[in-house]
Amino acid sequence: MWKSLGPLRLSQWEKEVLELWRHEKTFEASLARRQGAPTFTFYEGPPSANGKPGIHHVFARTLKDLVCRYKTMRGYFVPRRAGWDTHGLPVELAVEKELGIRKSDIGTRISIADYNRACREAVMRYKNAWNELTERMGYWIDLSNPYITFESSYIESVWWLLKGLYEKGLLYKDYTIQPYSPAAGTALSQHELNLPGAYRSVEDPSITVQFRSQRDPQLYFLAWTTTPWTLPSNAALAVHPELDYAEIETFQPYTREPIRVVLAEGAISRYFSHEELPFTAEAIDRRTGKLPWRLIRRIKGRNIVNERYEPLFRYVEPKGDAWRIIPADFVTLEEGTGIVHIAPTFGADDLKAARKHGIPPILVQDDQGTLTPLVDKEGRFVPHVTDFAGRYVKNYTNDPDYKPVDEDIAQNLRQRGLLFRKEVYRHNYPHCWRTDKPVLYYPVEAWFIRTSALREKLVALNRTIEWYPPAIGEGRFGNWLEHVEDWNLSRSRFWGIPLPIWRTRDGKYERCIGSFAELQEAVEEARHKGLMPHNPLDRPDFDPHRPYVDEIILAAPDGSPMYREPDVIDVWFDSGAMPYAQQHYPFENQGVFWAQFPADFIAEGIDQTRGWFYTLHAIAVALFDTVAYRRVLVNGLVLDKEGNKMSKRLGNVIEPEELMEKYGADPTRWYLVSNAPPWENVRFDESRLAEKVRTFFGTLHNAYEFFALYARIDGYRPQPLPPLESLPPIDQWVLSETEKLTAEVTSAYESYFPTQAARLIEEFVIEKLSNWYIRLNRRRFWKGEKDADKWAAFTILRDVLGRVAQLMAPIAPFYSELLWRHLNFSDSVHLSDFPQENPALRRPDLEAAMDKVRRLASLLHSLRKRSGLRVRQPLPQALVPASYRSWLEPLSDLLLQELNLKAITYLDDHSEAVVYELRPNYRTLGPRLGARVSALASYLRQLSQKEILNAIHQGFIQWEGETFPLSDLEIRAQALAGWLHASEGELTVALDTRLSSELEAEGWARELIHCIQLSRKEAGLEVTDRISLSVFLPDPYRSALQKYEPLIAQETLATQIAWYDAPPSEPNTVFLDTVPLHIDISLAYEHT
RNA sequence: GGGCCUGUAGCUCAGGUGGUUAGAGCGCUACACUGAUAAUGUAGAGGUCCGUGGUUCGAAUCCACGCAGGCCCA
Repeated sequence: MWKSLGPLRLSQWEKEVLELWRHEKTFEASLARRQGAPTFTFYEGPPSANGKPGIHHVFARTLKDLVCRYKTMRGYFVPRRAGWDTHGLPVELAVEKELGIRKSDIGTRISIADYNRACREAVMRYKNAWNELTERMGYWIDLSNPYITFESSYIESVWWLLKGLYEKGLLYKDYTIQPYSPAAGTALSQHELNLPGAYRSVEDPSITVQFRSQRDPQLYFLAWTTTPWTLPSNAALAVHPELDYAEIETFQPYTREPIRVVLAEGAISRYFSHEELPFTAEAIDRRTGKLPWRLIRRIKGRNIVNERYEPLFRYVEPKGDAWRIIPADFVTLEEGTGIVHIAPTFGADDLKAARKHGIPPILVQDDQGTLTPLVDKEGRFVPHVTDFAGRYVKNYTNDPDYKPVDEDIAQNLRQRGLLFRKEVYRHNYPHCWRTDKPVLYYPVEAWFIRTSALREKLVALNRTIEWYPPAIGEGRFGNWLEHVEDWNLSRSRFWGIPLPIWRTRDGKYERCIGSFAELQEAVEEARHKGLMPHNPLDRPDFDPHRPYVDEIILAAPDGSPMYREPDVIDVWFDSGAMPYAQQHYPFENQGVFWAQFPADFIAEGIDQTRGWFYTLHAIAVALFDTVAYRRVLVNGLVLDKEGNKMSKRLGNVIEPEELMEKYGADPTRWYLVSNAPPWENVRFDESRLAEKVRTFFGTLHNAYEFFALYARIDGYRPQPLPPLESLPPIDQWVLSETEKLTAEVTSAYESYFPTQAARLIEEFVIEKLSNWYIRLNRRRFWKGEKDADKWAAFTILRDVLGRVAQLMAPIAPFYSELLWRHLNFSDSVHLSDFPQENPALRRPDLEAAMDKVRRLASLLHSLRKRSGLRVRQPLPQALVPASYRSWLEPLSDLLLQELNLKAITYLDDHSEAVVYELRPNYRTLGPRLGARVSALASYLRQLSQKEILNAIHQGFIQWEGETFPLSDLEIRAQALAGWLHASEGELTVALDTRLSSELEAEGWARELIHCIQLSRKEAGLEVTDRISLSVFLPDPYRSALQKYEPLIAQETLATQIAWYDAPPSEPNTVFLDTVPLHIDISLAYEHT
């Protein structure tokens, strides 16, 4: 019992604890114990195991784990099931890279079946690393039976959800302009554009071009663009109807020909010099390139609408009324000319405006007869764009010799006198998060979820979710929901859940399938109609992935074949479907599902706001008219200590495994939790983690070792707490503080603020338990008598340490477990019930009094320091105002002992020594007196001590004809005249430093004891070893110390003391005051 | 350009509902303590509480406008 653990080796102990948990199946037991109890449902957001886990995962998982552990200890049944997110672009791109293929090779150089097989294998590549980390960090979750998004049952549930949406009319097909990555060969979701780092500052050519008016060949409309490659697709120009435009006379900057141009009046200064400058072609400002000009007329935007112009390029004849000016509200003066070039095939706003005003997109027919835009899906101009056919619009192939086609277009326009200005423009532009290439806005056919129709419900139900912190729910997430657009579900990829929608070629018939059984039946029908040779669903191991599902042809009501829509769905839908699909709802587990839906709690990083938080919410609202989670704790990013994002590129990534190996999982968890509130970014500083080990874990461990050392020596056995009244005040105090801590920590956990819990525990352990309770009670543990007082001290210390173990268990599951078990409490701290505050043990008055005593001790220490008298020298008395007596007297022994004082003297209020100060009570007088309160303050300040004492005795003070009772004032003993004194806040104390010869002698005795202790230590003796002692000390010291011989013997465990009459010949190394002395120590063999 | 968050000592952070002299830990310096000793105590140095206005008797705290940084979106 009370085994010493030796010096702190957390990392090693943690591995032993893991072994213990494995062996004892503690996690399983913690669940089994709560079977039948109320369920606290937690959903694990599935990570993708195709990359290694990082420190930010440890952060999120610590928060998840601690809440689940806490709730378990509070008596809830908290099932926790791991999951894996397995589909999606990251996996596909990694596989492409490995196989050295591009998207266009899939289905040609490699079969889709082989490719998807490779994805399936790749996606679980780091599963072991994840599992190891999960276990090592002490994250308790069921890893043995995870939900996996590629499993058929999971997919079947997703199909069921999709069909639900389809039947509600929430799933539809449309064309829109989507961010599209030619290099990845896929449309990107908004989620993907939202990924950190997607928006980058890049330089593009920005050109201002001249569109020649059809009405007036000398007149040009100036428009500005940063994407010259879209100019061949120009179909219209947009102006703001309410803006003022100007027609002005100027010169073509390259040809110097006089021309007339139209642009917004507010944009003139951007292109033209002051009007006063001479109007000649030579007057071009050399420095700024600005041109001379003359105003011809002003005109409102709405009055230019419907003007027609000549296109810059005429590769295609549009099927409709293109090349005219339309009004649009999004036109601003911020940049450019106030006239906006509209390419409906390459801009979302452009398409919207074009549709509104009947502008046709610029499209051509490809070899298959389908209409396509002027840039193909690889990012190249189609052959119809004769001047630039086959050219990539951006460098999508990493061609080192790539020539920007934008430059050539500008050159082409310049030669034709249509280029007005060319500049370099720096702006933020989205990039494909995997290929690093700029995104193209591209017309794509896609399936959408009509989330915009659910806006109000999404917003209303979100208001019922408890967000930690609330601001994210109201602000970031709430605002997003209020402006939510339809969710583009389609991905033209391979490794994902296939859209279960079949269509005839002409789009006349379509069918959404909601289960395997339904599909099987439909195939059966098609088989009877001769469309399918066999039914693949007849095989029990039917794989619903591509390409197998693509081979299925269904029969339309008119007997024509229906083919599957080729897209797979956005992988975010997979994870958002997790509440249902993990249970294979509704095909199985209906009871379990409803028992665990919605979740009581989820926790993820802030980057999931538009990710998982959204998809969970959207699906639940769309299909179940409810929230998917009731509470969500959001964590911030983990940055490096300079505040930079961790990235492989910067080489500042922290490997969690190394960290836990070096310091342990507990300190890592503790540091992440205690450093800052979860939702703020953590600046990860390894040296602070090391500090946490030393200060908190080190101190706590020292406290345990201290207890264990003496409990072992004395053979202490656990026993019940003695009656409160029998205990000294310091015991009552520490018990009271423990209960207070319990209450406060509980409330911190309850409000999902573990940072506060950790900080409270730290402060208690370091300040209250270690630096005060143990420090002041050391003697009780090692004193000779084994009396009730000693047993009480052991019992209290053990109980308090046990309580600390329980309170910290959710955050630091390992050390708390060790502590708990070594203190011989029950089997596992994690199987214990979370402690509840026992109000019967609370003594708030004592807590407040002790707080003041500690501050007095600190003041007295500073006085000692000022006096130059070391603590070994006893001093006659400390002096305090008499009013302190009520709270100080019961605790005065502590002060006497800590400061080595003989007495505390209470100075009478009438005593001249106490100097009082009066101040207004601002809280009460402030509102009443207003500005006069400061006048009162200065009046009170100049009062004499006599007047103040008078006022105190009378119980009121008069000022400007008004009477103020003492309750309107604050009385402070500010100083103790005539003594060495110190004050802090409302406390004041003085120290009597007069030394009698007796006190001086006692001081010498203490000094000698100190010297002997040093020698003991030097001699390497055990703390329990008895010694025999020989000392040489000259007079008057020796004679003065005679009286203290028993004390010296007792303190140093000397069985006898012999005094040398003359100094031995060996050199002295020890001094008492300044007097050399000599000490010889030898081990005493006869024990007393 | 918009939304949200953050800004307090060299560093990491506390500072309900406005209240008197703004705190802690770490780090630094010095001294002390020594039956927890790779621990502990005391003291010192270190602050334009991001800025500017406003409300108020009184603002780190409330309001407005800025500035800087972060995240997200245009």
